Amino acid sequence: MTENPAPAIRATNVFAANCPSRRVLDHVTSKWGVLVIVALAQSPMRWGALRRRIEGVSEKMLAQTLRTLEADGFVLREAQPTIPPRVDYSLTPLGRSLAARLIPLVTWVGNNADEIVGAH
Amino acid sequence: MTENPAPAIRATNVFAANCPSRRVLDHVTSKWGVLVIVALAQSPMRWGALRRRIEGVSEKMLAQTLRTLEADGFVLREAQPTIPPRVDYSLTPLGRSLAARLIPLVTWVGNNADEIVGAH
DNA sequence: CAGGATCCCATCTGATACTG
DNA sequence: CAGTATCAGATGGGATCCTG
Repeated sequence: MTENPAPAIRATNVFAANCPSRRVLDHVTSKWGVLVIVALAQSPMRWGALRRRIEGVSEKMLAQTLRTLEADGFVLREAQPTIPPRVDYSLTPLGRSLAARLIPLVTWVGNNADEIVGAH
Repeated sequence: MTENPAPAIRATNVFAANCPSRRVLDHVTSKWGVLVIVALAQSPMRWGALRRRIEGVSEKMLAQTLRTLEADGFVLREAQPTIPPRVDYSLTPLGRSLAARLIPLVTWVGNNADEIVGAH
């Protein structure tokens, strides 16, 4: 922290405590973040549709999650200035790239959850 | 829930609120769970090694995370009854299967974290 | 319809201290 | 060495009410 002469981006290490990738990983693997990304990967959606698709999410957490993912550049928010308001959410190219790594994981969990829970 | 004649494992849906896959997904994507799985995928490790490898994890959370992952059947815990005690952790076949889906995600985050954080 | 603001509880998290 | 126990603060998450 005292001396830092251009660290040359050493392929960020998630195991390092101070590494920014930790924060990104937390966003990406957050409880609702995963489901939002996967849902939007299947199809762009409006706020209400997302809320219905992701059962159990509160308005607060959906809003918060979407804001975080938008700030990270994963989600694109498009608000139409109409009455009533209409807001469409979709994945950015970065978000689609992420989704490609997330979907196999979610799929795997979906296929193996039964035996895992049953093992308890 | 009223009629359920052998539900034939309908590929559990993570979007359903009551689905057990939700719980598994939360374990798998938990803050420290991801790092533990990935760390053990690289090599089995003892408690102390894990603690040093995963910077920033407290003893409490490491213990708790390991217990959860062991209960889920992802991690194998082998305690040798020696003095001083020695405990080795490794992935089960199920854990390795999971790791195969987790590592691409973590790798991706590691490679893209810089531009994502930079975007803020 | 799509949120923002607020309150409140559960869980996470980090020190510290202690044990076999 | 490999944990467990406990406490206190921070954060996550949900319910409710309110607004453009």
